Amino acid sequence: MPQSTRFDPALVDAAQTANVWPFEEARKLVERLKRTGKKEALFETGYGPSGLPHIGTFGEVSRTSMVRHAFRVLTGDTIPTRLIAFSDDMDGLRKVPDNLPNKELLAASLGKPLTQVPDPFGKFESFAHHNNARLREFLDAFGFDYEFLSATECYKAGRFDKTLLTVLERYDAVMEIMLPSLRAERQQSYSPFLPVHPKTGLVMQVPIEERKAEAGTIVWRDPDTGERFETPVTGGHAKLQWKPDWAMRWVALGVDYEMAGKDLIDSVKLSGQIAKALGGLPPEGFNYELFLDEKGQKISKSKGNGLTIDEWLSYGTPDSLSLFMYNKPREAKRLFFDVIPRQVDDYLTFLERYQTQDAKARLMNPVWHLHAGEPPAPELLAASGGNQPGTTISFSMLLNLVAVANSEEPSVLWGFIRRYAPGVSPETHPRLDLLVRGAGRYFQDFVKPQKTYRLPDEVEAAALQKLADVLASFETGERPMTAEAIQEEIYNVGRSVPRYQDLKAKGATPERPGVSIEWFNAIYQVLLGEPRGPRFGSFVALYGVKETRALIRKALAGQLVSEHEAFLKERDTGRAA
RNA sequence: GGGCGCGUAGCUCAGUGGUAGAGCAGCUGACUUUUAAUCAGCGGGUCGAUGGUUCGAUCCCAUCCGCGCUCACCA
Repeated sequence: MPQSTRFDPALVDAAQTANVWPFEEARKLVERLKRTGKKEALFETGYGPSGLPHIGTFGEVSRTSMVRHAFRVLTGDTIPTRLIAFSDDMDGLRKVPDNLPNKELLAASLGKPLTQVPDPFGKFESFAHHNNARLREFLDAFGFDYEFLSATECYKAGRFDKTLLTVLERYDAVMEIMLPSLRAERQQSYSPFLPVHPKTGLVMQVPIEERKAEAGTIVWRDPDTGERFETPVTGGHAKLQWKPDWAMRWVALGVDYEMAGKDLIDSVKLSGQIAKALGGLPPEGFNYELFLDEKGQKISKSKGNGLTIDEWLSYGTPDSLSLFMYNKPREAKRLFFDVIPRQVDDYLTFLERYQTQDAKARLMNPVWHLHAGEPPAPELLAASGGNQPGTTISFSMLLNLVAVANSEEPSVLWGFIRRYAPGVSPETHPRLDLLVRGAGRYFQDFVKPQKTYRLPDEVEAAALQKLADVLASFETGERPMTAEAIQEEIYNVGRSVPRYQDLKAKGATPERPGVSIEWFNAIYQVLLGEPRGPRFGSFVALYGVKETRALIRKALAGQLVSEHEAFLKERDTGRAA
């Protein structure tokens, strides 16, 4: 993400009326700064370090970054912007995540601030430090421009002290906002302050017995021992309950923009009211929709449904994932493997179209937002011999190619691509190489498992053997190996087998019968494990005569069936583990 | 119950205050032999319903119907 860009005045002008959501959001922010007179725009995204960064984290940061960039263009980059990635790492550990090692270690620290919980991986100062580091690695890997802030550090360094004292002063106002949102029994025990126990180090959820505004302390009682404590609300000796915490943070840091998921609508509202009660102005923002899994159910980390970022990136490009995040943030969208090919292809189409668009249209083009105003040039392929301008090779085309090649090997696929466009390579087209690899994995994971090989019966076996023998004549080089010639031989073999003779075919005569579709179906089912397949002559030409004969040999020996069974079995055990 | 979103071709979805679009599926044809792919062509929609604003509404507003998500314990 470029740090400074000189924006074309025409672009800035067009931005004022561009009606895509990042600009609409940014305009709210422009209005806000006009009102407050603030000289800087501060964006925040929040993060709970009891888990690892996930696809929702990516969505929030990338969307916020899009608004930020739109804001910079809108204001001609005259107002500095910052993005804070805030880790709520002083929160108490509530339960032991079950996907981690050293569970006993974690269990012994239940209730302690996450920065006081030992790192189950033994590498960092604490569990929170570990997860914070992972968060930063993650954000850095995508090149986001942000500043990391730790709640623990902010609390301890006194960065929140002034506002914490205001919360103490205006305790009643805060309670008045919070209480109606709570159930009767919770109302009895609720306190916006959570003191850290001076002896056990636990984050205490206890009623406050006394407040001393001048001293800046709260008085509370240990429910187990009955011992009374007086704790400063400042200096990291206490933290705030979630909603007041959020409000306090907005006020203390001066946050101007923060978006949140739809599930947090009520929380945003309450925190906003608290922020006002503290004399602040709640940030601008909007509520984005949550993602759904393949069945339309909400994605939850505990259920493990939906997709992880790594899963997406093993098939589609980072850009395609960004596009998914850009599209319709207010709609509940299915986030599943089968949406990837389309996102990839849409991205490629937008990228190609961008080249010929004017400023106004470019601002409405997603790729402009994904790449902070500087989308890369598309990677075009010019077909050999043609004088056509190059075209983008699409993911769906690559998937077809993979199926035809019957191989997920990138080198094999590149061989096919060179047939279309000589001279291209992973070096000249690195992003296409990503697509090639993704398509290969997609084949491996989604296409290949769907295959169902079957054994040939006697007639089929004889016909296939005959085909293999005929193909041998191509192997010796005595005949040119063209797709057409091979296709012709395939037909001839089929024609010689009574089962596959079709007298009703167009142009068929008793002397020269047509060939039934059953012949081809047998080939596909036995050799490729598919109900349908590519034009087989073309397939053999691409795949190789020698290789095809080997394929037939294996089919006749029953190896294709057994190998595929082994593949499925290994895959299933791999999954269970 | 509160909040939000969605409803456009068989399916998945674009889209705009001025005669409705794409991909896939379907159908027809071509590629001097039928499948895949490709190419060419075709058909197909009361734009959920009703009312309002407007010269004109699929689009804006209101109401309703249907579907879905979410919150109401914790973060």
